[in-house]
Amino acid sequence: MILCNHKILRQMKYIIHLKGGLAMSISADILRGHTDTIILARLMDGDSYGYEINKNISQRAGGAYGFKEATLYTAFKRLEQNGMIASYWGDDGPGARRRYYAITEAGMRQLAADRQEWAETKKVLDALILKGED
Amino acid sequence: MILCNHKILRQMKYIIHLKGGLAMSISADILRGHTDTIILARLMDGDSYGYEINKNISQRAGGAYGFKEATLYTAFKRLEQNGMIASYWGDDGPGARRRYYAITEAGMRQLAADRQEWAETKKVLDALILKGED
DNA sequence: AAAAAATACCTTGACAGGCGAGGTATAGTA
DNA sequence: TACTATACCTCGCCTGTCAAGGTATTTTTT
Repeated sequence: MILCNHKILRQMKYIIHLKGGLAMSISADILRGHTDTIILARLMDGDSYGYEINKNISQRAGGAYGFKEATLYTAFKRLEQNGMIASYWGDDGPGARRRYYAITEAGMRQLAADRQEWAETKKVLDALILKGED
Repeated sequence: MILCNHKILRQMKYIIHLKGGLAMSISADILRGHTDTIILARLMDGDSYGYEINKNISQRAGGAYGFKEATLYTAFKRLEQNGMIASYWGDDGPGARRRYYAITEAGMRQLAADRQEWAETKKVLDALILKGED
C-alpha cells in the first residue's frame, strides 16, 4: 500500500516504450489540450466506441499511454455537446452494450484546424525550449 | 465593450505571426504544462527577471504569444518552491526594482528531462493526430 | 451452476494550472 | 502635476484531469 496524494499523482508519467527497449514518459499536463483532437483523429478512421478508441490510442502511442476513463467520457460528452461528434447505441459484439461515436462535419473542420495548430505548436515550442543554435 | 465570459476567454487563441504574412494561433491549454520548461530554457541564457523573460518569449515565439503576468509569477513561485530556480533582488536599470531569477543545478537537470520529454511528445502526438499514411 | 474476469459505460468530487481583474511601487516624460 | 512605462504581486474563478466509486452484460473459469 502506497500513500499517494493528488499532487504526486498528477506528476506521474505515462511510460512510453520505445523500439530497442528504451522507455520515456509523458506527463498528463503535456497531453492536456490534445485530448479532443486525438479522439477526433481516431474517429476519422470510422465510427468507434470508447473502449476501442482508447485501446487504439494506446496502441498508436506505442504502449502504456492511454486516457483515464473519466477523462475519456468527459471528452466525449464535451465533444458531443459542441457538435463535434454524434453518438448512437450499438449492441453487437461481446460484453456490454456499446455507445458508438461518429465525427460530424463540424468535427472534421475542427480536426483540420487542430492539426494546423499542432504543426504550429511544434515550431513555437521548438523555438522556446530547445537549445538555441544561433 | 465586449461581453466575454471565462469559457470564451479560455478558447481564445494566441495569434502567431509567421514569415510571409501568415498568422496562426495556439490555444492556452496547448501550452499548459510547458510553462515551467519554457522559463527554465530562457534562464539557461543567463539570469533574468520576469518582464524581460516574457518579452524574450514573445520575441522567440515570433510575435503575439506570451504568458499572462499571473501565469508567469505563479510559475516563478512554483519553480522556486521546487528548487528549480533561485531569486535575488536587483536594482539596476530604469523603472521599478527587479527580481532576478537564476536556474539551479536541479533546474538544469529538470530542463534536460523536459527536453527529452518534448521530443517524445512530438513523436507520440504525431502518431495520434496526424493523418495516418500506413 | 456459481464465481470470476473481461467488456463497456457513467458520475462525483477534488485538485492544479491558467489567467482576468485588481493591486502596489518606481522612474522618466509631458 | 499628470501620465506612461516599467516591474512586481494576489485573489478568486474556470476548466481539464482523474481517483474512486458505481452499473450492466457476456464470457471464461472453477
